[in-house]
Amino acid sequence: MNIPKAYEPNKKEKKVYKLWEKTGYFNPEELPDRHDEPFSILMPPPNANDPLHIGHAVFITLQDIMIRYNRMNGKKALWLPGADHAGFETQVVFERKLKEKGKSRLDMDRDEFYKQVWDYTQKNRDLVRDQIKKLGASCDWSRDTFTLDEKVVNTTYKTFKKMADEGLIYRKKRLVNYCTNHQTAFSDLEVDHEERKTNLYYIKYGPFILATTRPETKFGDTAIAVHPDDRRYRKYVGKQIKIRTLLGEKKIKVIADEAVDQEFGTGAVKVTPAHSEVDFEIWQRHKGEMPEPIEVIDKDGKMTDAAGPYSGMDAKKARKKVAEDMDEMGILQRVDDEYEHSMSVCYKCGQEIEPLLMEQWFIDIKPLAEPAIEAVKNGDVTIHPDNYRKVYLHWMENIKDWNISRQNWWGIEIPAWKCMDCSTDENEEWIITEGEEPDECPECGGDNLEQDTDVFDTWFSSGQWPFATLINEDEPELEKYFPTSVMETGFDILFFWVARMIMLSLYRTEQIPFKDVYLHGLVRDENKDKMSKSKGNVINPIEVAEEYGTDALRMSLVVGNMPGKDMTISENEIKGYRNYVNKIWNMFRFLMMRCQDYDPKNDPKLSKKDKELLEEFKEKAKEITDDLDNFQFSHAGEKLYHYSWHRFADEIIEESKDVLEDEKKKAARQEVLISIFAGILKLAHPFIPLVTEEIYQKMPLEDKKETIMIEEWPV
RNA sequence: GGGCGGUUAGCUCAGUGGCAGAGCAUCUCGCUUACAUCGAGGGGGUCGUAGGUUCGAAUCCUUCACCGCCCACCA
Repeated sequence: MNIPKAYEPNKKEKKVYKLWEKTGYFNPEELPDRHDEPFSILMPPPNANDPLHIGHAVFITLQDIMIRYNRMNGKKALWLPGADHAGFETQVVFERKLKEKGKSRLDMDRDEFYKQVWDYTQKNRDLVRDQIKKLGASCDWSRDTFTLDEKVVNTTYKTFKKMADEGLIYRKKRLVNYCTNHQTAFSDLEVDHEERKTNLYYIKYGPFILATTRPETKFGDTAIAVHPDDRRYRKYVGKQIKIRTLLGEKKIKVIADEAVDQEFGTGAVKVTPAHSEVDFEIWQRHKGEMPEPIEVIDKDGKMTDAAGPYSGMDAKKARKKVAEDMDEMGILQRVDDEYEHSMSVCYKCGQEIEPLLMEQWFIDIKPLAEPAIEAVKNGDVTIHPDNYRKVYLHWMENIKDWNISRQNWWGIEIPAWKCMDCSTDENEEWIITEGEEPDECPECGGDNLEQDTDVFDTWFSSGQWPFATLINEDEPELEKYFPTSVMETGFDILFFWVARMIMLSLYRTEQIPFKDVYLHGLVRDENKDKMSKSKGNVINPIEVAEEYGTDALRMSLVVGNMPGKDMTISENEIKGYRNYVNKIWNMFRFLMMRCQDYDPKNDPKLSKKDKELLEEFKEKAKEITDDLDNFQFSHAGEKLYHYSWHRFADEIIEESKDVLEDEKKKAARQEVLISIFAGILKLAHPFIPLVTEEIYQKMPLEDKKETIMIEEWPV
């Protein structure tokens, strides 16, 4: 056998992956008999709008380790891959590409836009699939699922209908987080908070001086609020007072509400329910005393007719103009231009979020949250690392209703139809179905129905991923993989995704979606900076895998990657693991050179020392197994690295060189070395699957399997 | 405003009551027929601060400082 001195991953990796695919063992139903107990992981579907980044490589590696380890332990291991249509995210990416070509989605109709985005995501999906293969992932491609596949969409419709029937869905005109740039509403989670410096204007309101950061919204003021205990203003509470405004004289009511901070500004605040969350809540509490909210800004961020002469003006420009005009009129007392406060901004473009009153679909979330809190409290679902359990519970216990409608074109359309005949301004008549268009309105029998133009928040459908993929009539055999064993994902989507999956699973199936949640951190560069294209510090996992080998990349993503913590990675580190993989290769090369006369069928008598070496390996293997069982992947990888290199190669092999010269002891020692090395290959296989398979195929072993993938775990 | 995490060797981090560890980097020596993508050996830390508990503290308790993150309706 002519074995090259250095391992050349590029020449071997593709071939090895093809071998695996040929065996069919990625599909758990094809596994040999000893595999019975199911073990399942759902791959968090990568967005089908961009190639993979290093973060994907992290979760692919960790999940592949779990899958391969459990498969070798005789479990029916299912790793179900997928791709995410990623609604709003993809729409933004695609629109950016259109813009680069000087186009816009408004140049085409909605169907045409949808079709173009569909084609775009399918192309990306193929690319991403190849990249996942390049990373050595042993997932079951026969079950590859797209988040817009029929079964997923149907499941989403069914859930929505069930919720609507049970009164958990409501449509209300409520204040929502709106981005006038992206022209859509967001849930609270998609809003970032930033400390920014703004002007704080002090405005005369009759006998009051009120502080506000947004003078342009004053046309929407419907009350003045003070704290009920504030002695300064007690005499005004409940009274109408006369104020001078840019639109002439006006009467406005003074109300008392606990939300007002006596210490802030002058202790009195204008109430603008149509454009401020706090003010909206004040209005909810004082409906009888106040007029209906007045909307002064529209969806395009322009002033409405309610703003009189400012109508049509951009709200930001109006802010300045209104302030100037008020100053001229003498009702602007002063301006504090050093005022720093936290404001809501769009997580995508950073533009100020405009709270607007809009009709949207909401989920009454408390009834869903309660069982999901219980499931984590009682240990049905375990979160690793443990400190995220507290973070989860805190969020869940303070959860607010979820706005699931988005004003986008790319996504699952909401299966709700409005009857135009019997809907009035006060009362809209909506018909919700499981997707099919209704023939007539059940109320009035009319057929003048219009479907809602909104789509679902992507997280509403992806929150149903576990049961949408594993429970359906067409593939009943898949049900044994639900609930899944582990959900491995980034801590940044604990609320977005993990929490929603737990809630929606319990709601629809009365079962938890997964038993363990393992959260990994963010990958940063060697200076601990976030990787970003604009900084130019990104490490492209595919390029690195091509240069140093997939196994080296995987090793570098595991060792030093502690649960729930950010990790750093550098090219130098990857190079180090390339050396390690090469070291393994050379252990193999050494053994083959010195064991040419080795016959696995022989049964030589082992010396005491030989037995000790075997025993020592067993102990180390046990430690590594314990680490894997406890989600300590970094420790497991490090122990493997250390034992195989610095114990097995540096010491055991070195000591054995003399023994192998001794004809009497030689056969026994060959047996021991090959046996331990085969054990190392098995232990290492989940971490560095490609090189271990390549070597395994060439090893002289008894009862050799088709692939090391289905070898028995050596503990 | 509330919460969480971190602070250990030059760097990245393990270590949660019993003699301070790993990898990388560095220095010295060695091209010995598995591997120079290697081997042998060395240097390097008052474990953020101040106090407490203990026979014994990087580890438990308290204080402070600095860094990072998450949540939150101060106009």
